[in-house]
Parts: sequence; C-alpha cells; structure tokens
Amino acid sequence: MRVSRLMLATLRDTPADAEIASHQLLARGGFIRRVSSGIYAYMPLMWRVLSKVINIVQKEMDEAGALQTLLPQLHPAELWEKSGRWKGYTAGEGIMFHLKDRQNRELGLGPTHEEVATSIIGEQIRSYKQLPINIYQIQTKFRDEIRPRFGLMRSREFIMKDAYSFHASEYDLQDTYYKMDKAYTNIFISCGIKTVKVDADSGSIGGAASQEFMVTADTGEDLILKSPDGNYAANIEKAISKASPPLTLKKQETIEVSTIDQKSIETLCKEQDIDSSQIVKVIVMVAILEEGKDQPLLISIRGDQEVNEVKLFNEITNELNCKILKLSFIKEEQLINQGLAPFPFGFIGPDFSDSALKNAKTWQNKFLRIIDLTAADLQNFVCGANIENKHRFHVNWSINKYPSKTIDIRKAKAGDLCIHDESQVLEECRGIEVGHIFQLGRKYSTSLKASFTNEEGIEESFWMGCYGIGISRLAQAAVEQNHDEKGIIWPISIAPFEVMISIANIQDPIQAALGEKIYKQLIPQGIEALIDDRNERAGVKFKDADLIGIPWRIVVGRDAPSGKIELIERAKAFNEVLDAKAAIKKLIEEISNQKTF
RNA sequence: CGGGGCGUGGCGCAGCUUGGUAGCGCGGGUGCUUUGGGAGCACUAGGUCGCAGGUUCGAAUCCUGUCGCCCCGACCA
Repeated sequence: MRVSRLMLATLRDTPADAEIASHQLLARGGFIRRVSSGIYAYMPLMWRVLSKVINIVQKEMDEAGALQTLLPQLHPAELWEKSGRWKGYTAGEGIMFHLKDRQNRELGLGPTHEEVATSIIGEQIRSYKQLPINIYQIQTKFRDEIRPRFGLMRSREFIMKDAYSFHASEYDLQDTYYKMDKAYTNIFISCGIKTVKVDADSGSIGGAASQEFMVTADTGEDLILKSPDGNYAANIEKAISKASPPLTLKKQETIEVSTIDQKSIETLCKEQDIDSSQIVKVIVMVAILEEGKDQPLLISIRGDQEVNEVKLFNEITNELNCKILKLSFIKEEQLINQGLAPFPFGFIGPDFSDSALKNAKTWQNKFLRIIDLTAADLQNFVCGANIENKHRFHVNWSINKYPSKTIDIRKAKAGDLCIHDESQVLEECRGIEVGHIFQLGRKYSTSLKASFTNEEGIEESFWMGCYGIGISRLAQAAVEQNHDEKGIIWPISIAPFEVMISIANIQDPIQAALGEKIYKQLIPQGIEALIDDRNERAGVKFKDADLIGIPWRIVVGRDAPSGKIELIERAKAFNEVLDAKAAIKKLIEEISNQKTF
C-alpha cells in the first residue's frame, strides 16, 4: 500500500475530547473518527488492526472447536422478557437501546446475545448426543453506556466476540470453560499484549464461576488486587481478603456518651480518641425492587472498612430472591415521602428499631439486617445510640435482638492479607477488561425453556457457558500498553502494516527507484509493506511513521546511491545502515521470528 | 440523574466582560525557494459564529429556550 493512496490524515494537535494516550494517538494517527458520543468510525488503518485481531480470535476459537455464526442484532422484547432481563436492561439506567417497529412491537438492539443464542440452540438441539456445542460470532454490539469515554474503551457501539456453549453436564461445561481459558490466554499472547487473569463478579449476566482478562494499564477503569506470589488476583468487585485485626477496647459496662455533631467516623475518632476499627458503622440503604415493596437495609460493618456494593447487591438478591434495580442510600427526603420520622443519621446503631419503618408507604416495614464479618467479630465496640448526638461505648452483639445475616460484604483493599497465604499482602493495579469467561449454569436455559433429552430419556435444561472478548477495546488497550511520546508502537501481530518504507526525498530518482525496488521485493515475500511515496519533507514522513507505529521502518535516503538503506525497529533505538539486499533478508528473518510465539 | 465546562472554517484556539457585521496557528490549493525529524516567502480558497426565538438601528457578543459535546460524581452521613 502507498501512503499517497491511504487517505492518511494525521493531526499535529491532540483533539480536545481525547483524554488518555491511546485515544489521543488513535485520533491523531487517523485510525478512528468520532461520529457521535461513544460512536466511532474505524478508518482503513484501524480496520486492518481490527481484522488482524479478528483473525487471531477466529483461529483460536476454531481450534478450540467453536462454530462461527452471525446472530441478529435486533432482538424481540419477548425473548428478553422470558429471561427476565427486559425491564432491567431498558428501564432506568438500563443500557439496551430499544425501539418500536411499525406494528408497535418492541425490539432491543443486542447488547449481548444469551437470549438469542439460547433460544436458537434450544430449538435446534434435541439430544445429549449432539452436545457439547459452542457457537460464537464477531459483530457490533450496542450498549447505551451511562458515560461513554476514552474512545473505543467504553463506546456505545463496539465490536465484540461472544461465544455461548451448551452442555449436558456441569462437568462438561467446566471442560469447555478451561478450553476457553486456554484459548483466551493464547489469543492475548498472540496479540502481543500482557494480561492478568482475575476472579470476577458475573454481574447482570449471572452465573457461577467467572474470570476476566485484564490488560494492565494505569488508565484502566477496573481495580485489581493481586498477591505478589501470583497465586491470587481478583477484580476489586469480587476480591476477598483478611482484614487487619481491630484494636480492642477493654471489657466494661456499656456507657452512653454525648457526641454532639460527631456524625462521621473521622470526627468521632478524633473527638473521642478511639480507633475506627473499634466502631460498628451502620449504613441505611434501600433496595429498589423490580416488583413489590422496596426493601430498607441496615448494614453493619467495622468503622475502618468499606462496603463492597457488588457483594452486597449479590447477597441481597440471593436473600430476597428477586430482581433488584438498584441500591441507594436513604436520604431525609425519602423518609418524608414515606411519611416517616427522621432517622438519627450518624448515630444509628446495629439494633436500630424496625419501628422506625412503621407506616412506610411503599417500603417494607422491617429492615433487612446485614452484618459484615468484620463487625460481627468485634467485642466491646462503639456504635450509635439511635438518638441524635449520642453513641454507646463497650457494646456487645447481645444488643441486637433482630434476625440478621452475617456475611462478607467488605471491600478488600491493597495492604490486606491474602486468604490463601497470610504472609502475602495484596497489591493493587489498574486494568482494562478485554475478555471475560463465565460458567452460566442453567439460568438462561431454564428461563428460556431450552432443553435436551439426556441419556435416561429425560428432558433437561442445558448447562451453559459464555465467553466474550472486546475486539475494538482490545485494539485500543494494545495502544495504551504499547506507545511512547512519539506515538504508537504496535505489536507486530496486530500492526496495520509490518514495515514502512520511508523515501526521504521522493524527487531524487535514485532514492525513489531504490524504495520502489525494495517495496516490490517485500510484497511477494508476504511482508505487509507500506511505502511512503508522498512528496513531503523527510521530517514529516518520520513523524508520521513514528505516530502510526509500524513496527519496522526502512529509510531510503542519502545512502541510496551506494545501495544502502537504514533499518529501524520502532520499539527500540535500533538503527542500522545496511545494503538493501541484506536489509531485506534481515527484515524477513526478524519479522518471521517476531510472529512466532 | 446531579455538578462543572464547552459549541467560532478539517484540527487547536482567540474575540464575548464593554454589541458596530470575524481573527490567529496548524491543515488545504497555486507558485518560487528549500529538502534527514512536522521548512520559508508570496498569493489563495474555506465560516448562516450549534439551532430557534427575543432585545436592539445593528447580535459571535446581551436575554430566553433548545440541541449537541466534554469532564467530575455516581459514595458509607
């Protein structure tokens, strides 16, 4: 390909809307163009990158026995109603774009394809003899993100590879899950990016085991906790750890202390000269349910710890056995709307009476009480006295007469000790989620009535797994991980071209001829070469070459009369003057070495 | 959804406070010079100042509305 024919449009200035390096470089290099918020056009260079990622993904998926398909993007609402996700995905902060057709039928634009895949396989597959099946597709997904940002990292329209597997047993599901784990590991290595595999929450997709593949980068939106020995890594949403031991107060009769205006843990500690680990902090929230009366929550946790809302959300969903739209902190205003007396916020204890909820209009009139393990372990602690401006000291759990659930809802943090080995201290880093594998279980097959006949002749729901890779996100994440102050440094396996031939002065017939000759020799060798034949000054060509990040560069310039050129590797300070012939030989060798992993 | 900010040529911005009919840099075109790290000079094209109302003799500028975009927060009292 010739740069003069590439409609290359590089920008000298960074577009104002690009925040992080990868977004800025892709925009400046002319790889992507924003069409609307979170909606991007992939320009020719970008499409070459994406195609390479797609090829790598296809190769590994095919080798793992998965079957490529292409599923519809318009999904009838009824399919999502059957799985119980329509309302959650369309109402409130739901992310599904949805519309009505001319017959007034409701449709959604596919943010993910569990429903469609499950219903199709359910209709198609009859017997255990046909299992397992793993189907996948690579296509555009639509998600109306609350806040699209960072270019392709979180966009509203993006390319995703998603796979859905169907099994006769949980054991067989696990087998495919491990195969996918292996395939994903291969894919990311082939793409030349460094990833960490972490335990993950399965979120609104649902299911049991799930792991994410994270590209480590400081600008990542996810926080990862991992042990230095490499034996444990988890998304903060899922991470577990051992909390540091609390400072204990001595055993003594409970006393009530006046703590005027000492609402926060911080002020309370300062004024009373106590440690935050000696306090039981109480948080009042309300779970907004899809159906029925909303459920107020009374959450107790050790004062120096924070609640992991994802864990909390999951536990409450289990406990109530119904769909929760969101959790929110109870505000004064809501109490007024419910016709309730104000709560003594900042002074609430774990034994706060249910009578506070009596006569609530649309709320349950009993708290669902959750006690975090860290709080449950405390003795002789400090907590609110349930009246304004008063706390109690030296309290024990015998004060709580209400049925309560004691579970781990604590947010793990860097510095905590690991569960698997208490000599290991958790470290944190940031990551960009590029892959996610789930063992779904039978959630979707049950709700969508997708079943097969087992060996005993009995109808049974499929065991299911699902496996995603953000193709477009991966491409940008590769840039985030591989760039310098001059521009992108593409890993060779996903670079839009492998070598750029820069002719320093195109008007010099000797240089032009040598450049063309090298170009014509590389192409038949299967080398993806780009020749910069523009009538530009050398500096412009060098700057552009650095920016768009082609891994290798041949400069044909002042040494052309003697048949010599320069060979430069973008990633290194490497710069070597060679005979054209020797350079071609070396380049072919180097590229073929770099492409085998 | 809440808070903050911005919409002026393809990109980055000034002008707005104090109304008088639009400017700078980059980029584009032509010519000459230059030619190894985003060249110089000259000429040139390109903008209903997001949109709609209003105030005014006159609006990019003031007022109202609206649309779009960006950033922060989705926070433990």
